[in-house]
Amino acid sequence: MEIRTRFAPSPTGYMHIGNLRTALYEYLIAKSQGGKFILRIEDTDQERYVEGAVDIIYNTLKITGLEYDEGPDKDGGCGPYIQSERMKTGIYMKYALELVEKGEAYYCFCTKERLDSLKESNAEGDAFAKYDRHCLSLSKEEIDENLKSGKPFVIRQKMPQEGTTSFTDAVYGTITVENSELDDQILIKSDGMPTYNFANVVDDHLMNITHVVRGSEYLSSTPKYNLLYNAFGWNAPQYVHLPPVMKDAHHKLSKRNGDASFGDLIDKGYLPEAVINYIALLGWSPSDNTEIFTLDELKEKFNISGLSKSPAIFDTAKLTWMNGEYIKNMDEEKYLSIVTPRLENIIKNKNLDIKKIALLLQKRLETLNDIPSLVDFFDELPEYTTDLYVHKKMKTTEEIALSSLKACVPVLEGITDWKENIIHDKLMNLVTDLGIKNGQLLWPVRTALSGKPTSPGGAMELADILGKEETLKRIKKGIELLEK
RNA sequence: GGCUCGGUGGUCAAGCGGUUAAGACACGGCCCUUUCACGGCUGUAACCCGGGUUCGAUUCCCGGUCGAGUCACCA
Repeated sequence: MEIRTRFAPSPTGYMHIGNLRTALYEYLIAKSQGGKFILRIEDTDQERYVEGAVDIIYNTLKITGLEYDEGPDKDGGCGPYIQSERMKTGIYMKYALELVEKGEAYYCFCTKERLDSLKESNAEGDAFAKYDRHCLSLSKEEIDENLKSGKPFVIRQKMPQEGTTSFTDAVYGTITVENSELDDQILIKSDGMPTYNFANVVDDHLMNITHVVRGSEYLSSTPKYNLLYNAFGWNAPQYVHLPPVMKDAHHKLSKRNGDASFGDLIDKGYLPEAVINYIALLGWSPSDNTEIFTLDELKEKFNISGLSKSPAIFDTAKLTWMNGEYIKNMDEEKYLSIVTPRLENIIKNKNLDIKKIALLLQKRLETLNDIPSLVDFFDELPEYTTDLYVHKKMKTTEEIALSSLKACVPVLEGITDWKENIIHDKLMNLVTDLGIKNGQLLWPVRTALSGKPTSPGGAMELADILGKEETLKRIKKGIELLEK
């Protein structure tokens, strides 16, 4: 049988990290078995509708490479793939009425006020607030009359009162609950829209979904789903519940608390492929213990048995490390295509060789947003104090720095062919002539050229990029500062 | 509170009755070196608690504890 999974997000306006991870696993479960991955937009809650939210979903799936086989713009014959569109076909009401017919569901005309007072009277006791089945005993005539008079209604699922219901989850194993714990949940809301729980079951069945993958917060409502499948006489899918992605030991990662969404991470300079790689590892691990892999490699490695039951805390430090790995290992062409435009935006001096600067940065970047602070000195030498010239390990003092800088001025002025290897040879010769250590010359030069305690690249590399004129200007500036 | 599910270093995470309890991130040290970074080496640090079962429990069972989820006309 063909494996079919679906990603069923609600358009809320951003892509939550936990949801993205769910989508990833759904994609992998299907694709590791040659199956199909389907996108279905769940927008039955009209109050939460956000303009443009659907585009964020499309865009995220696109740039992460989670390509779906069927969805709003790719019909596989099970569409429409947007629930509000599906609604118009009347399927949810049709199936709900089928259940009413079978005696597995019933009309309920109770008012909001009555339900509220029911809850209040139950609030402090041990008994939890279950619907009291007031409308279950309504006669056929009473129901017809209510319907005819246009009284608002909902349709409720009739739960068994005795026995237990169990299901086996691929991650959590077999879970059993007492049927008496189950509330007669609403299937069709008074606005005629199906509830999430109901639409989900109907759609998953109609779309032949074989594996339902979702957060563990649905674990406790899954028995109700199974009862629904039974009521219809349908086969329930394989359930795969996922532990939550946490921000810390006590709180789930959530955009509402200001935690980063996928879009935020991209804005912070993380690469989509690094984010995917990292979140794949939050709650799953491969049997071979590797950590860095492409989406294609993930498809090969992925196995449900590697999923974990316990929550995982999102660790930005590790994501940052991983992002750095991706940048370091990127091939030059791709790297330059990403970094060059950013550098061109930052660096104003158009005489500088952007490509050389970019390449200098590759081993030092962890996120793309590290770029500005790393290259700011190229355009303009920052203000600095001469204590920067003192470096214990380089055995360099301000006095040594001064004499070294003075000594290299004529050497550099004498270079006609300003190339890194030539600069290198000349300076190294000077080191030999002066009988000092490499660092005693090179550290002061690097400092004079950057005006910063650290810089991407050393003396020769910076001199090469800055050019002869600017290099000498900055060295003379250094001499001037040191002479004060 | 009821029900459900979890608990291996600070974090992610191997482990499936016998191991010196992997590995990665972070952190410390050392080396390389013209700074930082990169790279290499290395160090600190863990099985929630109590009972069983067993020749032997991190692994199995029971209880406790801590934590999370759920108990909506939200998904």
